[in-house]
Amino acid sequence: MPSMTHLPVLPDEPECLLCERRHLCLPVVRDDIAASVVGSVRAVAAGDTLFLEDETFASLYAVRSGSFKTCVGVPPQRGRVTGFALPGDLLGLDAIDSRLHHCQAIALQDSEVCELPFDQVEQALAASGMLQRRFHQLMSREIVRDHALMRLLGQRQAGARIAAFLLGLSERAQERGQSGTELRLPMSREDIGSHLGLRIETVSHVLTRLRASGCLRVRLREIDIIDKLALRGVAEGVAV
Amino acid sequence: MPSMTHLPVLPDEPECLLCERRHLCLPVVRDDIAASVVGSVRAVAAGDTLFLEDETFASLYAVRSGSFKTCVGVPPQRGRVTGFALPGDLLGLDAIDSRLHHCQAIALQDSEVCELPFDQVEQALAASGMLQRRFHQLMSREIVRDHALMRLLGQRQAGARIAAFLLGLSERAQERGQSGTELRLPMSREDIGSHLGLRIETVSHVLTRLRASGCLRVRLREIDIIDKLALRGVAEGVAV
DNA sequence: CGTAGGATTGACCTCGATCAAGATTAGTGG
DNA sequence: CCACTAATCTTGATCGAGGTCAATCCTACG
Repeated sequence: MPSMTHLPVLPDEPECLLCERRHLCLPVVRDDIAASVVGSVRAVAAGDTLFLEDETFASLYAVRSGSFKTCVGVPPQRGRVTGFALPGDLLGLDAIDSRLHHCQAIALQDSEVCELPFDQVEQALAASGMLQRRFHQLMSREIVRDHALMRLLGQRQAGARIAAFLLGLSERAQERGQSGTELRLPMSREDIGSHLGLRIETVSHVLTRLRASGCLRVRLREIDIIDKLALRGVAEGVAV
Repeated sequence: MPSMTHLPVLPDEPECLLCERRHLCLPVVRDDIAASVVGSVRAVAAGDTLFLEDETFASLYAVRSGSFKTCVGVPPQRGRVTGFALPGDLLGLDAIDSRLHHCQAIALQDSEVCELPFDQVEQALAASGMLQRRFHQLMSREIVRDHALMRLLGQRQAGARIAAFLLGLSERAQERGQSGTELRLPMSREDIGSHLGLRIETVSHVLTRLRASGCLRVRLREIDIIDKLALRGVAEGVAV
């Protein structure tokens, strides 16, 4: 098992210019607006909660290392995992409207986040058109992603849902400079099931089928994509 | 059958201050930023397309009267209806990221929209903190709504999906000063099914059951909510 | 080792998709 | 005003995919 990439603990002042996730994130500290957003880096242990549902909202959080799941309600029965946040992703966008978090964010592994006080973010956005544009892009992207997932969930085939989910993870891993074929899932089968609207046993059944058909190599949370083309086919609706 | 409220055709310059949807919308023309966003009112006939998927994005559209559905792909097979826009709603938020529309917007009835050129919107946002805040609220609300729908789609029970959908429509009707109990759906059964990930026959079956159990009175697209409490129960997972 | 939580497997059953008519409505033209 | 048509909606029967239940296996961790 390869060692987890663990970033060194940083000082309180995030140096976005030096951050390796810069191209994915909201770079709040720019040359011309030095330290306009003063945030601090927070460590969150695996399983710990970053913020709760219905908690008052004050800051956005940018994932610096590790990963999170966001849940509405209490999974797996009444609630759902609405998404997974990887390094560079923003957490808390859904709380801007009502100033209350509409989901709970739980670390899937030992993680670090940059806290971005939202009133300071707003000031920075007004001062920098570039930053504003980037922020709107990130929110818009979140909406696009949600629509894609909705499309997936409306679709009945469990195989298609899981194939598309894995392809999405693969793409996001690649964006972050990791392998697009050798995935190490930070989430449990139950999380995946809750996210895709499937029972945990169904997730297992489907993974077994995908493995048998030669698309994947599955070893617990280590998943190798053997035949990405075939997997794409499954995601598009071709029977397994 | 009550008559449809039909707004008079307005001049090219939207007078948001006079618009009756002001409290729901993005009021782009404010006292202190007179005509900062110059938009025009466009009429869209029932069934016509406001913008296509993959079309380049230049403007947001605020629904002024009527209603729209937004589709990704080609429903009902490969695509889905991702949402329905009512007066005051913004269309095109998902295009900000890539400057390409990620869905197609189709008018469900004769409708009017206010066109808001996005570069001008951005300028106005930077100039007015209040406007910026409102805009971020609207985007955030869209995300919250999407998450709620995702939660619904993950849920297996067809009855719960439809009950929640109707309750949502009821709430939105009330926000717009209409009756929360006597709904007149602008969309077909097929649209509802595509939106909720259900077949058209299933929609019918469920509506029939809900009518038989005394929750609803159903007459084609006129639906009266008789027992809102019971409907809430169904939406929460109580068997019909 | 030994235990506990996560993952897999298989048998069975339920609920929604599918298929096939039929009913109702709105729209058209004689 | 009344056929006639096409689109929409409804209804019922059957089928199959995924949920459910139950048991086992595996891995991690003490």
